Order: sequence, then C-alpha cells, then structure tokens
Amino acid sequence: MEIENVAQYLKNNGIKPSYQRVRVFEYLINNKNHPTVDTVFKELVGEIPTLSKTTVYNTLKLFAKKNIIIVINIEDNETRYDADTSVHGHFKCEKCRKVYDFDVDLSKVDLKKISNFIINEYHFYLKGICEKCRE
Amino acid sequence: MEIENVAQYLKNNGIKPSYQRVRVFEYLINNKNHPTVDTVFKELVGEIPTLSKTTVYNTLKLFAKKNIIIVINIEDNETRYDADTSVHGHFKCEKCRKVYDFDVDLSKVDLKKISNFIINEYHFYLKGICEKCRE
DNA sequence: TATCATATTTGTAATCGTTACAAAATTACA
DNA sequence: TGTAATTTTGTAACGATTACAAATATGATA
Ligand SMILES: [Mn+2]
Ligand SMILES: [Mn+2]
Ligand SMILES: [Zn+2]
Ligand SMILES: [Zn+2]
Repeated sequence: MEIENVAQYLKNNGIKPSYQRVRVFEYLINNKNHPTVDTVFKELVGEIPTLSKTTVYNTLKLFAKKNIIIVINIEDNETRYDADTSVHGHFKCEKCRKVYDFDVDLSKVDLKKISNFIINEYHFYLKGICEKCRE
Repeated sequence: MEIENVAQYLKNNGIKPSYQRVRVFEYLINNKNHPTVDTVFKELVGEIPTLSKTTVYNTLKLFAKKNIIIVINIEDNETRYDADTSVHGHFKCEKCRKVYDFDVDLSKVDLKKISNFIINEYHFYLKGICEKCRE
C-alpha cells in the first residue's frame, strides 16, 4: 500500500493528524523493521526533543485501535508494531533478533473446525535462525 | 500424546521430578485451558498451601527450556502455557477470553521465501469471536 | 484579535508481571 | 547420620505499561 499524504491518511481513518502522530506514522512506514515503543521513541526524540514516551504509547495504541497498524507479540517482553496491515507472516531470528516479513497464503489452511467462529485477526509467525546468521 | 507416569516423563526429559514440578505438569495436562502463571498458581495453592508463585515461574520456564511445554503469546500482557507441544493453531475469543485449539496443516503453506532459514517454532493464532459468544 | 472550549502532549507516579537473590527446606548420597 | 547439592520460598528489585493531572496546542466564536 502506498501512502502519499500521511496527514490525509490519518484523517481518513478518524485520527486527527497532530505533528507527533504524523511523525510516528511516517517512521513506521519508512522503517519496516517492526519497532518497539522504545525504538520509535529513541529514533524520533533526536528530531523531536520534546517528545514524550507516553505520547508514543498513546499514539501506537490509537493507531492499533483504528486498525492502521498491527500489534506483533512474539516474545512476551517485547511488543512490536507494523504499519503493514495486510495478512503476512513474520520470522524472528533467535540470534540477531530481527523480524522478517514473508508472504503467506492462509487460504490453503483448513479452518473447518472453527468455521462458526468470527475471525478478526490472523497471526502467523516462526522462530529460528535466519539465513545470514547460519553463516 | 498420552503421559501415564508424569514423574518418569519429566525424568526422561532431564527434569528432576520434584513434588511441585509434578503437580504443575499434571495441572497442565489435565487442564488444556492454556493457563497463565497466575492461573496455575491460584489453582494449585489451594491444594499446596506452601506453594510459591516464584516456583511456578521457575517451573514453567524450565519446562519451556526442556521443550515439554509451549509458550503462547497472544496478548502482550498475558503469557500462557500449553503442554500440547504438537504444531496446532490457537483461537482467542475477544469476548470470553478463552483460547481454543484447532488442527492446522501448515505443510500447505508456502515458505519458499524463507527456505534458507532454520525454523524452530511454528505459531499460528487467530483472534475473533467464538461460536458460543456469537449467540 | 481576544476569549473560551476542546483535544493533545507531557512528565511523574502508580501498577503489575516478571526476575534476582539469598535464606530455608528438601533431597541425594557417602 | 552428616554433608553437599538441589529446589523451594519470600521479598526486593526491575522494567514495561498505564493512570493521571498539569501544560500546551488547536479551533471555533465573537
Ligand atoms: Mn510485518
Ligand atoms: Mn493449545
Ligand atoms: Zn539472524
Ligand atoms: Zn467466546
């Protein structure tokens, strides 16, 4: 998905595009590294010295509620965020800690057993060692 | 998987079968409800009044390290545990909070893009509304 | 522009799940 | 039985997140 005007995109999703919100969202679409709150804060506070970590928390929570970002829980002690809301898989390398994206076609997965359930979110992730860390 | 003798099963996996460890593991195989640390503790402390929550933390961490249980991270604020170590899917109901098991055949999923990665763990979970909560 | 109401941001304190640690209890073995 | 090693326990510390209220910014109105 291409987002040309971030402020307009936020407005279209019922979010008032404050300066901080625009900057946080821009960070997410320009850095597809599935950052944590702390990563977003540390990266932005250099350019926005008055930025508060609470604002980053509030902003990401708002984005998630409005469904313009995805919350990724792979480790129990690190919540990551992703502006790519399409259904896709994640691979977390246990060595370099990097989280990779990969396409996954879940249409082939048999969900007959829960066919009467309403599915709102799909999450598919793997853990292991990435190509680079195998040597 | 059927486990007849829990103490022996723990031994076979390199775990000394202390009373507390046996009771925690028995709880997990008798209650396939994907409990949190707190749930396990609250359920067992009634029968084992001297039980410490730290012991539950230590025990579950040990079990996970020895690969006889799976750690489930669906919400960022609740870590759950599962004695069923087979590859299977989880569905969390956003209304009643229950976590359901379902069979999932991941052999049909195309993982070509990460074919050079070493995969150690598969996690597939969905969120939504369960059959009962739909009314 | 000045005024006022509303929304957002900020900094600090509180909360809560988890971990660190050392003492107490238990177990294994000589 | 005595002794060392292991496990359990209780408390303190830690760290990520949330609650909260003051400060700031925004937007409408006169
Ligand atoms: Mn992603
Ligand atoms: Mn399960
Ligand atoms: Zn790696
Ligand atoms: Zn339900």
